[in-house]
Amino acid sequence: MSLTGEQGVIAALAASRSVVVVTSTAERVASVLRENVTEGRLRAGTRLPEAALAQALGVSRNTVREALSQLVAERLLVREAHRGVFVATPGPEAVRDVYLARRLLEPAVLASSEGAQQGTDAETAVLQRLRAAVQEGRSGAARGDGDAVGSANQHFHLALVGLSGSDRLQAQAELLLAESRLIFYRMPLAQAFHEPYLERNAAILDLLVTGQRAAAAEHLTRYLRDAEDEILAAFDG
Amino acid sequence: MSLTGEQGVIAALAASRSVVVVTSTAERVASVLRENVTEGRLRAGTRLPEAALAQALGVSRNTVREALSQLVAERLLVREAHRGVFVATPGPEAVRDVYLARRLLEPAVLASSEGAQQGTDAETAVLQRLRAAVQEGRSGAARGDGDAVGSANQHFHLALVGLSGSDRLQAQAELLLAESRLIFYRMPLAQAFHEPYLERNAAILDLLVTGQRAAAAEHLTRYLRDAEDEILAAFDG
DNA sequence: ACCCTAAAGATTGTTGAGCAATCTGACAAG
DNA sequence: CTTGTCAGATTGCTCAACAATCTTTAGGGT
Repeated sequence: MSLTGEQGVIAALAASRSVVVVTSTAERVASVLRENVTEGRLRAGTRLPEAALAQALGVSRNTVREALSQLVAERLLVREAHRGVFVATPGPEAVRDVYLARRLLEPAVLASSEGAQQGTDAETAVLQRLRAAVQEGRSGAARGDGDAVGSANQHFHLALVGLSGSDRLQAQAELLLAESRLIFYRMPLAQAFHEPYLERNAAILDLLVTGQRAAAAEHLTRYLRDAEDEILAAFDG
Repeated sequence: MSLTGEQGVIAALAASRSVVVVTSTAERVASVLRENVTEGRLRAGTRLPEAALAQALGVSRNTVREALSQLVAERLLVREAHRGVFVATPGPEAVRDVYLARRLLEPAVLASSEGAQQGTDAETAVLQRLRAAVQEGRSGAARGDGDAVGSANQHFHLALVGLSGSDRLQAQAELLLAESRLIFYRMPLAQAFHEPYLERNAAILDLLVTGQRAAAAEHLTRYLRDAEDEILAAFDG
């Protein structure tokens, strides 16, 4: 006799297999390094010698190497042949490239979801995350916590891309935002920079919940263009 | 006295340094594997044992490992913990995700370049590449060479993304197209599949040169949607 | 002082061997 | 026909070593 009842359970278990994250050592090392870079504890331009990292983290040099390669692929680090890997130092060209990609990607996500899935579960979940990000930013600003404001901003944009419903675009957005972070750390006065965008996030969210997606996309485009201009100005000056 | 004449030479050498690709062994191994995957010589699902590859390519297992990790990051290969890496076997979900990303990225490139740089050097170079890709496809079809038609298609789409002028988007597009190739190889009758899109490429190019970018973007969106539908139908049947 | 050269020192790129953990497959037991 | 066990193979990771290359230092000449 077939166990019709248990078949469902088995299928559920098979699905959960992809959820159980079996992190390899290399991945964990990569995570540690990534966090230290995106949190600004490792300044731009810092050299990361393999031997020192291996000893500090208690893993072999080969494992460190694998982690470094991954972060180089993510553009957080830069490898110079026979010289070593360094924390990336995004210059004006990198700023332009990052924002070019973001201006293409983020508004397209908003516009393309036009009328697609209205009121879906996934959709409301995204809106929920957007609201939370706005709230997070406001409370951070109230506390005068510049880093928190910056983080809230990242969360807002990440949630936006979540509207696409694509893992791959989500991953891409994460890379772009991580690199954006590196850029922000190169500017003085991060708090003052991020704060004005807080209310623009709220405005975009408003346009979204009232179904004005095209308008939201346009607003976002201007937003990203303004941010780029402001950053580039800070770099030149 | 400073050697003004030689200074120029030195500067030229310094510039060419970024052109002289200093490929590490691991990168070369990755290239070989990537080519074998995207050219369809390694079928989807094939297992790639580290030891065998190391011996076949005459490099150490560690180097193979580094190359494999890179291709896993590119989604061409899949790693299963303690089981090995396999050539990716894109299922319907992967098809949907790839085409979702492509529908977002490629039309956005067309639309966003609206009125931006008209008649630039870079712009005409891109148009040149697009024309060449169309030509390449037609002659391939005339010869009855299905692979050539497929390659021409890839070149056309790559050139399209070149309109963005962003290295990073270009790289992203290359990954998407490589994965698209894996998908195509999973379908029978690649030639018959690609051929109808040849003339649609030409139509898009026409719209581009006559400045009708929005129309080109729309056409491309329908194009990609049709392709996705056709592929998914082939997968289910 | 200045510039060039050469030797010394340090780090990367790559190799090879080795071991524990884990997966696979076969075979025996219930 | 399911369950348990055990040998064999492969991965994940470590350690040690060496050539190639970059950096620094120390001179030597002018």
